Amino acid sequence: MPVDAAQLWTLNHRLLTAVLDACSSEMAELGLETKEFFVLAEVGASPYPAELAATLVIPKASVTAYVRSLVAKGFLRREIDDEDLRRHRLVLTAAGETARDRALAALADAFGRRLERITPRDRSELARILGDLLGP
Amino acid sequence: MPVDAAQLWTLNHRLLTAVLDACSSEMAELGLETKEFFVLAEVGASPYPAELAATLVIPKASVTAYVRSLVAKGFLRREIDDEDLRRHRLVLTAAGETARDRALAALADAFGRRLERITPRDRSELARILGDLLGP
DNA sequence: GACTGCTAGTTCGTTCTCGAACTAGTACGA
DNA sequence: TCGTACTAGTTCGAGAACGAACTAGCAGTC
Repeated sequence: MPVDAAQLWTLNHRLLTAVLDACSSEMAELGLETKEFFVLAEVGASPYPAELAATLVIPKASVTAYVRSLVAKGFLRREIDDEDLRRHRLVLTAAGETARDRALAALADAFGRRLERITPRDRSELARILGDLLGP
Repeated sequence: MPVDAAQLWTLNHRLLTAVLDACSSEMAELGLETKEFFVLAEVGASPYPAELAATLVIPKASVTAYVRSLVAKGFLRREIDDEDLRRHRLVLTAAGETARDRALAALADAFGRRLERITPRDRSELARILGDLLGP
């Protein structure tokens, strides 16, 4: 392989960490911890705690904690799922949607500043390649 | 911008998380916690705790904890820097080098399995684009 | 309907994390 | 050479993270 995978991974990890660090203060102003933000951003696509734990690769117990905090802050609401009484369907409140959108904007802005360093063509190349890496 | 930066970032983050999760058990077998591994892998390039904290974007107090653990396991050694008596120059032991190399191999393997999904050309494209994103 | 085995989500208690305060050493100007 | 201001690394204590054990509900078998 012409490319050292570990090095590539580490490079990428550092990039993501730096970007996240750059917008963590803005998230804090919105009343969001970093990990909570991930939950908030994903709740639309994966509305059940077990699903969130699986897609975000975090323990169930941690999801419980983040959801508890997000509910306390009024960003999220738990609803009982009539299909399966064990499940808690998680619903974004209006405040939750606002916070999520602002946090996503902050992230997009922080990452966007990095992306400006590369050409639009490279940006779409990157998107395509990452999509292939995550796809089936 | 034709590409949604936040989405791209999230995609990438999920990829890295999944890969790390896939090789965390192998790291555990080597006696390495994930965070400790990052320190171990970087110690060659950034041999001082303050430097590690800066490049890895983690708090100094955490570096202290990881280094303490790595020293206790015999992977790392602290040496006083004659140039500046405040600094602790960190040196890999033979065991530390072995553990680092094996952990890097495990990471390369886990990420490599993903990278196999894309063409060699895309792999080097990815490396170049990520390099541009992190560079000056 | 009772039994077995599964999954959803929470709780508990230990372990990890890290901001703030601290000690020790450096750098430099007066 | 003292004083002030800075940086390196550690310690401490409070809060966060999470594995294991738990409760509640589902699903299939008898």
